[in-house]
Amino acid sequence: MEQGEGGDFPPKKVQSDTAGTAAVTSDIPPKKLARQLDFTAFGGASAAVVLPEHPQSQPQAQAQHPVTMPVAPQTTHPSVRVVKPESPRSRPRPNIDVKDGTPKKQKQCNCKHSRCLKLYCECFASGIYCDGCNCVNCHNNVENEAARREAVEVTLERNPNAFRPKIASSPHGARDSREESGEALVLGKHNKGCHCKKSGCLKKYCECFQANILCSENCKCMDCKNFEGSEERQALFHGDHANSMAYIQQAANAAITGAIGSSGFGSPPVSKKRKGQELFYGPTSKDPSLHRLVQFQQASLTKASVTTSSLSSAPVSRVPNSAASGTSKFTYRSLLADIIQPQDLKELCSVLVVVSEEAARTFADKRNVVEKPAEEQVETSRASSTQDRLQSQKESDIEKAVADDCSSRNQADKLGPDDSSSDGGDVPKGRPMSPGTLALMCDEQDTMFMAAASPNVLMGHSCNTSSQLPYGQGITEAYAEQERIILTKFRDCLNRLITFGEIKETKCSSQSRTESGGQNEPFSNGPANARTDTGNQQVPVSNGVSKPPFPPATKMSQTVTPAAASPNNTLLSKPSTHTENGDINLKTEKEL
DNA sequence: GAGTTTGAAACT
DNA sequence: CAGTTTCAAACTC
Repeated sequence: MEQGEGGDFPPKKVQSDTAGTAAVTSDIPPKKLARQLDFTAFGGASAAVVLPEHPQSQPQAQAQHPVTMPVAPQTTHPSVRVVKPESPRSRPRPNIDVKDGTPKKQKQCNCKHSRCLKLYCECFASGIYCDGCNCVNCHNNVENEAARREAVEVTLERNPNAFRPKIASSPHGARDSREESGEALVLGKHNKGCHCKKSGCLKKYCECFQANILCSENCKCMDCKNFEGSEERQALFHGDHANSMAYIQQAANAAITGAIGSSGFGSPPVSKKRKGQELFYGPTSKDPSLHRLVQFQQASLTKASVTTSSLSSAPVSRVPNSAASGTSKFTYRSLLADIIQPQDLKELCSVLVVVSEEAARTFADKRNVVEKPAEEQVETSRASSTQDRLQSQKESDIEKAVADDCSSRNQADKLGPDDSSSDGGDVPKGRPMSPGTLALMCDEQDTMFMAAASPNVLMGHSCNTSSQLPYGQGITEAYAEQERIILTKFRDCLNRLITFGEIKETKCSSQSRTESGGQNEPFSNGPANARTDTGNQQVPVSNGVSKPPFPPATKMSQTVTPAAASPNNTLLSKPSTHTENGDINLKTEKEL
């Protein structure tokens, strides 16, 4: 027993799984996270235990985290009947509430007859000592280590996998419990499956539900409603999980603003099971991220109309239909959501490149007459590589932004699997990434970041820019000049965005004030097509004509000059031409 | 907080 | 392996 009888096994209760006890190497216990460190509370008798995270918070961690069960010091007090060691009041543990993602206290068992030496006991099952529990005649403690050990052995004998996690990890990475809110399900599935008969798998009696995962083919439940697309399930989430919705909105907000990126939100609900139930989108839905998005859409856009609970034992997959199912009251829209479009960013990139190109050219002309000493070439190349790195980095960032934007607004287009390599393999061809850029990107696991943006135009310009620059002593200055101009341009653009956002905000607030009486979408901060009426209208141009935020790069290249690129560009136009925040402009101008 | 319901674990 | 009992958590009132 001692050493983990490894092997997978059907985990048991979601909540308590790992059992730990005498030196057992097993996986993580699902339900309780952190008690692991509590062992120190017992006179340090036990070794450090690395337990898996709370299943709910990280359902997938399972099999990957070997757990070293606390090895009881053989100094046990056998038959000591400790009527429950007055466990010190429980200290807050890292458990996380499934619903709102807020930390919650570690659970304490209330065992009365099992002496906390059977899997009935969550603590025991989780492989931790009881601490601060309300159990009676508890033997799951240091004082009864011998008994505990024995119990562990017996348990393992019966089921070698008894202390292993019950929830199988998903191949798609971990996510924290926060994502469990709403309908963002945690990946994974119950190894053994549940056997619910009456709860419809929509109550915590159900281990799957409790773990916030969908029932899978492993389950043998009856009248299961815990499957993707289940109306009951959706109703459950939409109905009384206001907090969850709040969280979802937060997540949405973050996603939209690019704060967390695609991999930062939601766990692709793994839709398994449901006897005969197929994935929502057929073969194409294999992409977990798409799934995730779909699920998220459901969560945020649909307000399930709960029909009768007669539904289904034969669940039918439904394609979320926001039109039919109605929209959620909570429709979050970023103030900039309608202003920034993917193409805008691309165009911005182009403009910046063009500006930089022009700057280089101008600078080169200026210095054309001067010959550069050969020895300075070393310096030059050094500066060049630095600049390259800078540029690559910037471009990479921009590409990322573009990709993010795309992903947040065009979910259907999001096809890149989360785990597809992003290790430079997707890097635009024709331009090797600099070590610095690669280093910066090494953390990016999401391919789409690299694949989405089309580097051709941008890269092409970049290369040209570099090639046009004369190698020589002035090169560094040229780069500095380029950088200055680019940053200035970029700053102007950002200032405009801020302005637009403010305008829109003002507009929205005044609108909501007026409509506060009986509007239907109290939480919506903007119509889906707002771009049309905000983006353009708020982009005052000197001639009074609305124009797209970013003129085509090709045109730009003809008019752009280092001093004032894209004069007609709304977002890129000079600060002075449109300055609701002149102060900011001035300030940043100087800083630059 | 007491009683009931539920389903996993344990037992036969 | 199926059926039953035990158990403790989840749930209801």
